[in-house]
Amino acid sequence: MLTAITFSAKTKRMKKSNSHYHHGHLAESLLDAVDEIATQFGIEAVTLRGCAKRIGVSPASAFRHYADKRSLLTVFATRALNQLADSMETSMLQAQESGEDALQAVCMAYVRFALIKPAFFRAMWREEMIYSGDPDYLAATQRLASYLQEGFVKTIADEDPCDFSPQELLAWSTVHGLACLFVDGPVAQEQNTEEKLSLAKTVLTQLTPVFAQQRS
Amino acid sequence: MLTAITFSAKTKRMKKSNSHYHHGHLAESLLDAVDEIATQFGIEAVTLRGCAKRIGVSPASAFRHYADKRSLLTVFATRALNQLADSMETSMLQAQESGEDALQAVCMAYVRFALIKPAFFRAMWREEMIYSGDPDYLAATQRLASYLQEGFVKTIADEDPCDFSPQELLAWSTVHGLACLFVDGPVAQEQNTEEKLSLAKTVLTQLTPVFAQQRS
DNA sequence: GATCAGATGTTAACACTGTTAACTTACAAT
DNA sequence: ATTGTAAGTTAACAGTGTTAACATCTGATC
Repeated sequence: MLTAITFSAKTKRMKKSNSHYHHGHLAESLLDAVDEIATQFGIEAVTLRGCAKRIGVSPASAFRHYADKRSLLTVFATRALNQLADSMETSMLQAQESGEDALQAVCMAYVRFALIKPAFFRAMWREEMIYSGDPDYLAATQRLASYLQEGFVKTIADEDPCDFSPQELLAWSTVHGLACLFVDGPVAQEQNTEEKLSLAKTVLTQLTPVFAQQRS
Repeated sequence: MLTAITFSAKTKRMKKSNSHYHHGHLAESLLDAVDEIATQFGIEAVTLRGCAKRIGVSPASAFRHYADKRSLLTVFATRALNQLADSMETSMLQAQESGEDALQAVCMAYVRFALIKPAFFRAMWREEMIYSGDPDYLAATQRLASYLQEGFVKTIADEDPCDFSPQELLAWSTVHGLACLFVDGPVAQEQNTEEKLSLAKTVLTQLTPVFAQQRS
């Protein structure tokens, strides 16, 4: 009886002004759901039905906002890329204020993000799970690259932002390789985040002589 | 009628000495099927049922040889790792014979493998798709690392083969980052394999001054 | 303010996936 | 020859992405 009452009340509310039929922010909420599930259980555990259930919405509703699962993951990867770029920007500005090495700071921010949010970092580069030709995705990768290019002299061959000088590519490769090996590889597995970061710093410091002659 | 005849003949053959009931090399054949499907359609397209169908065997038969899909992919990743290690070894020996830079040769072999067999390279490091704690898998990664460690002075802290000196880690990171950015990233996408390889060589050459002081 | 189109959600179904249990066949050692 | 075991089959299970057909809400228009 009590359940019947609450149910009728619920039904009444449903049909009144406070109806929940339309969620309102489903596209964003789905991204948040991917966020949470990926953080807790990894990217491979992300499921459209699981995301929908978490939000309290039917499985098919996702397709009103995303063409398919891959599109959702593409937007998620783009979001993650921009989060990484944000923290790189912050680190860069902080370093510039305090007169530290900006390039080093940006590189460390890259590795730190991968260590703190491994599922996000993986999602960014999972070519077969996203539409890597998506304009927004590509723009986000370029933004990321632009922070790594800061501090390098711009050469003539460097005017296309898609293109990288050997020095820039060395920086990106090293930092990206470190992040990948820490996250998915067999390197320093028994060490904690702080130890990995100081190891990363040691590795990156070796590059300073290479970059010294090329800095602006 | 004709179909009936051929069918009965088939049935007869089945029941005679030439029975195909037992495949014989199913474990290996499944690996080959993963190989082919991954090469053609990518790792994400690899399916137990698809592999079984390609071999002409029932879907469930795979579970007599592998505990689950992840186990199969773990063995496949291990196999891929050893293929990469093989080609690194070959390149190293060739360089040593002709008096070239062995480390450079090993690094280039690493990148070349990733470019030629991207699906294999991806499978090696897909943490969430394999059992990365598997002993054989770990042994294969160590073998791989050992070729990158060749040519470096062994320090005291270096006696544990699991551990890497900063120089060794720099080499691995750079080469791994290059490979990943080429395969899954937005770097040099419009360029062909040869161009990418020469770009890789340019990047790696920058490291020689760093390593010069530390070589054996 | 009622009407009506379009955006947004639901339900029910589809084919496909990994996985298991129960059964069958072939081989190999006694 | 018998028989136990390894290696295959079939049939089912729950869970996945995706779609079509339907329902509901919102907001612009008369």
